[in-house]
Amino acid sequence: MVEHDLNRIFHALSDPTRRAILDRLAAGEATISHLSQPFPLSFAAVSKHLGVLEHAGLVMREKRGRERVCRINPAALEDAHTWLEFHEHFWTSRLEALDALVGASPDNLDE
Amino acid sequence: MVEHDLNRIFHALSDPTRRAILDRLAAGEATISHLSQPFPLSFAAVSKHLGVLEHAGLVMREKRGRERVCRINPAALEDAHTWLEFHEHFWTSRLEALDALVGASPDNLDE
DNA sequence: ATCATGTTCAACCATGCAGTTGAATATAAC
DNA sequence: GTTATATTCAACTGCATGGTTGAACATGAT
Repeated sequence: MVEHDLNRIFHALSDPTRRAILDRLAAGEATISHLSQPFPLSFAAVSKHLGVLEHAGLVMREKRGRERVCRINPAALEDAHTWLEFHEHFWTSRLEALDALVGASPDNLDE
Repeated sequence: MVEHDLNRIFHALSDPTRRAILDRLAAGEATISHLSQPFPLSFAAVSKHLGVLEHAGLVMREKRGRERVCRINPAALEDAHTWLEFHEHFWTSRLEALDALVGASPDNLDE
């Protein structure tokens, strides 16, 4: 897993339309026109979003006849998942250690 | 957890500088000038990055004297983590079900 | 061959973002 | 009060992004 992979994956996931597309693809493969249907967007816009998702490795497009079928690639999520899981645990244990050290309640920094 | 929270969190995580800042903050709280030191960036740039991180709920800034001390907030990661974990499991089991149905190997869609 | 369909590509526009610099603000030190 | 320090704010630049539209391309249908 390299730096720019995470950049692309997190960036791809930061857009609600793209997350909705992923949700939709989780129900099974679909063509682009089929995918763009529920969105108030042009066809080309959805195609671009799919480009972003594909570039991040989250979906795969297969040319089948004159249409292009998209399917999800869960493996790419693992990179992001691994990063998050590690950091969440790491940060939490770090902070707990600090709290124990200081003997302060964890919320004394809220504004 | 709401839509725009995820937008902000994923967007905040999509930048390598911001992830590096988070990594650094995991080692303990730090002031902004201290944080900006290792980066080839202006002070203001790092301050902006911290603004993004704060807006996403990932860090908290506390005014302490004339300096501003930043500390990490692991709780905000949970939203993203939850999203990812759910989808990863969901997608994977979905695809395994489809593969079993079709009886095809999982990589017959690679280009 | 022609036509319709699914998709991409290119050009364009508006907006947002990462970066800069310099001025402004707040607080500590003298 | 003056000066130095830590930070923000505002204005600006350059570039990426998300959106549009219309032309181009590939393929299936007639």
